[in-house]
Amino acid sequence: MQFTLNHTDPHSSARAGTLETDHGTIQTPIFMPVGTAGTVKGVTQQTLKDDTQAQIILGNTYHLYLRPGLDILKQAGGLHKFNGWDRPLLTDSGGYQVYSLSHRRKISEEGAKFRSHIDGSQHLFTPEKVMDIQRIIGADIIMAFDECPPFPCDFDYAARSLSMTNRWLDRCIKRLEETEPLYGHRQALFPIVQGSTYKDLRIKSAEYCASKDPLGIAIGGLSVGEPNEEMYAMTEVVTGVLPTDKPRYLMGVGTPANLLECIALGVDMFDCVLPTRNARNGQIFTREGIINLRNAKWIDDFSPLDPTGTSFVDQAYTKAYLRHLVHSGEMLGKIIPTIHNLAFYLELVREARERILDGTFTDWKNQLVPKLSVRL
RNA sequence: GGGGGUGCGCCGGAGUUGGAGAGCCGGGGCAGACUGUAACUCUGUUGACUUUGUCUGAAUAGGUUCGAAUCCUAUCACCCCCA
Repeated sequence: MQFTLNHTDPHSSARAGTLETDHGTIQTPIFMPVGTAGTVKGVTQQTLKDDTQAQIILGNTYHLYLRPGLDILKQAGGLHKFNGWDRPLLTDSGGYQVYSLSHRRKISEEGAKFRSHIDGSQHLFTPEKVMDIQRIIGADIIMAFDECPPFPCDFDYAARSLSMTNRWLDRCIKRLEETEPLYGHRQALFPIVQGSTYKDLRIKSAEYCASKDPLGIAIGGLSVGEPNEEMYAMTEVVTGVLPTDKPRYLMGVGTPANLLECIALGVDMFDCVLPTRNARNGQIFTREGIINLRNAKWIDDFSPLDPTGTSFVDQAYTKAYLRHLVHSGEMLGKIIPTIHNLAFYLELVREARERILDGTFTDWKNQLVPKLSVRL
């Protein structure tokens, strides 16, 4: 895997880059749709490519390990073959499930013991085990196994958690050195910066991750309930320390405004369930603001779903029709908003890249951000 | 035409067998939430008003009773059976 920095914005820390993998090239900044169970919910691979212009999608180690399980994934020849996505893939390590399934897991130095959310069975995730699973899934980018501490989190806990995450990182790296990719393409391990909302911990963590000379570095443990300002502050602290020649991946972020602000702080890669989950719950993001399609006000609004949108769904369907589909519980009432939101996110980062390249990013961003969170 | 039965809040259901009803469940409606997906999920709300509370309210109108959604009478609506 190779990252090339194409341009840096003179008025901010925003960067345009190119990330080459064995499954194709990713132009950054990029948003990566989340496909936890090996599918971006509600959309086919064809639609992801053609209509949303997705360049890379995510899968999740914990979910895929539980179902369909390692035997099937191995028999299939890895996730690319299994789900028919021939572009780059990234798998999260299950570190986030350490956070979101906190009531059904127990953490120790060895790893995290989980109770399956599907059948209650018990499983031990160690850094070594997680690397082995990600070898079998076969994503192009794989994540270190980390602890994502909750917010708020006292300093002592954050510090202890961070040092364990660091030791887990060493074990991940060691395991990868001892094993080979299974399907003939390379896999890059991204370590994850933690440290909660403590500046000095964040700096130490970023330096530690950078010292391993990885192909890319992730920023984790943010967007877990802290105020936006705190998230931006921590992101800025970390990107200020990270090497400029490696891609930075801010995990789990965020709203359209979050993306633009964090691009300005030097982040190259994002993933978030917001565009897909909120789409299924009737919410779409546009350049004018946020639309809740369930609201009564759209009942007779026969204007296009998003007049400025670039996806075919934006012109082909009206707000009134979408409101009808949502209220009727129709499948398309979830699919169409999902296509719209993903296309919107990807168009947003595409224009951000163009603006960085032609030097107009900061003005453009500052003008757009206030509009993005307006409730329509 | 005769006989029987049932009627409450946007809808459906439960329940109330003379003693505390703005009250249970589901749906629908209205709104809110959602950030490395236990999420086609979750939360609030859904008679009126001058809202720490007050008022109206069990098809409609009367009656009996200390007290009526409950008993009686009439009317209306719907359902079933007979002709």
